[in-house]
This record gives sequence, structure tokens and C-alpha cells, in this order.
Amino acid sequence: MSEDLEELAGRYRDILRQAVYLLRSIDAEGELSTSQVSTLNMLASQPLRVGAVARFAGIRVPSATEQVIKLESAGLVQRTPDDSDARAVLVRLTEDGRKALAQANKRRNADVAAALATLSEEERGAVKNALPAIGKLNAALKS
Amino acid sequence: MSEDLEELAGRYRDILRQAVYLLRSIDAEGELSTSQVSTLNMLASQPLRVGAVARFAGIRVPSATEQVIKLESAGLVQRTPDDSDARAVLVRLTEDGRKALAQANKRRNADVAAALATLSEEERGAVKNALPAIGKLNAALKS
DNA sequence: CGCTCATAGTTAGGTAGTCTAACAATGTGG
DNA sequence: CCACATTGTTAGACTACCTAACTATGAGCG
Repeated sequence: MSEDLEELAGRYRDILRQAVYLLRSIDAEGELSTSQVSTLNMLASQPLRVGAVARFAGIRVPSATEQVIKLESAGLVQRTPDDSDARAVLVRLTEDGRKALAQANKRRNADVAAALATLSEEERGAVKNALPAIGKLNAALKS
Repeated sequence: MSEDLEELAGRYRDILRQAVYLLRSIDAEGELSTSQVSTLNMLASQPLRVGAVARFAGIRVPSATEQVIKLESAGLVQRTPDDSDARAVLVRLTEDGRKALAQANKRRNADVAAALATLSEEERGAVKNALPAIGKLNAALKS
């Protein structure tokens, strides 16, 4: 029983390990990096403080600062003061950032979609069904 | 239809992104790193050439060389000449390496198993069912 | 008010793990 | 036996993280 859980855990870890490689492998030349895409994706729906970016990304605040500064130099985000708290910095997408993000997401999704297309209908269904559970699992591991 | 595929692809990428963080988060102080565990796991069943390590890990040969050298310094693997080809180097686990690997896997699996335990039976089933398909997907993306 | 303590972010300096380019050594096939 | 291919290492660079130390602002309390 707990035996089974550990066995499943092992197989799950294996798959995850491969997936990490995979994520890297769909990076492309001269395009946004995976972490940059992640950061921009978070900002797509609303501006966030640097601290919130860090929390969502699962990284420390100084690392988030660094990412944000890099994106700012590239003109993809803007840093503006938070009117309600002069210590805080709001990070928001620029128009260029929104465009770059859309393009990067499009290309990446196309790559993954092509791979999904090689699966059987049943396999795709299995993946689809597992996504919410994996999300929950990720959250559980975060704490 | 292809629309659905891209949408699924997007959600899948999201989950994967989180999983990367997750993999890092179960690293622990003064223990083997995730990539070291990966490398050692490959060697658990049989010795491999440096090139094979690189291929399996999805990294370039120089990166594999570096990993192997680091593991060798730690006494966890041995590099021995390949009798059938003097250019090649066979990497094999030492006894210490086998022990360290077992311990690291045990702790990591326990962490993941604890998270799995928070899911419902149904959710766990969904994860389990998806693993083969995700593996196939990983393979498809690799090419 | 004016301290003190907490919170938000940045800066500085360091590490792990990857990459490409260039090289050495060995194997292989005309 | 010579040219080309293959295997691995070395050198040098980069990204993305980390911790520690700092600055600036906010908030609670006497």
C-alpha cells in the first residue's frame, strides 16, 4: 500500500526528470527562455509585485528581481511604483512583451501539440485527465 | 480539433513548468543534486559510456563529462577504459555510489509519496494512467 | 510624534549545470 | 597508410538560481 505509493512516486519522478529536459528542448535560438516565458505568462492577466512573481515562480525574491530587470532591458516589461506602497514595485507587460509572449507561446504550443498528435486518442485522454491531479500534486509538494 | 490540441498543449506546458520547480524543491541540503541522482539512476543497471550518459540525460557530451568527473571526485562512480574501444570510457557505480543513490531515491520517493497520499484514490489513478502516455510524449518531443 | 520592528526590493558575490568551439586520441575504410 | 569519423576532454562563457547584507518604506506602540 505505502509500498505502492513509493513505487508510483519513483515512476513519477522519472517522468518528471525527462519532462525537465523536454521543457529545455523546446527552447529555440534567439527566443525567450523558458523562465522568461514563465514570468511573462504570470503577468499576462495582471501586473504583479516582484515578490508575487517570485512566489508564483517558486524562486527567491532576488532571482525574481534579476529576471524582471532582464526583461525590462529587453523592453518586455515595465517597472512602476505601487501607489499604495512606496516600497513595492509593480511589474507589468509592455505591448512588446505581450507580442513576444504570444509568439513564444504559439511556437511552443505548436511543438507540444505536434507531439500530442502522435498519441492515440486514449493516451491523450489519459494525459488530459491527469492534469488536474498533477497540479494538485505540485501544490502539495510545494509546501 | 487542432485548436483543442494547442489548448491541451498549453495546459500541459503549464504543469510541466511547475514540475520543474517541484523537482528542484525536493533537493535537500548536502545531498545529491537532482542531476546527480539522474545520472546515477542511469548507471544503476549497467555501466555506460560518457556519450550514452549524455544521450540518456538529454545533455551534451561535455556536460556529461563534467557530471561524471564530479561524481568521480565524490567517489560515487569509477571511470574505466572500455576494452573494446580505447577512445571510450565506461562509467560505473561504486559501492558508495550505489548506497548514496539508494538513500537519495528513498528520501525523494518518500516526499513524493507523501504528496501522492494527499490525493484521492481517483486522482492517483489518473496520474498513474497518464504516466505511460507522458513517457511517450516525452519521447516524441525529444526528436 | 518618534522608536522599533517588519516588509519590499536591490546589490554583491557565489554556485550548478548547461552550452559551443577547439583539441587529442583512437578507430575505420578506401 | 592516410583521410575521415568518433569519443571524450578542456577552455571559456552564459543562465538561472542561491544567501547575505543593504536601503527604503510602512506600521504599531509608548
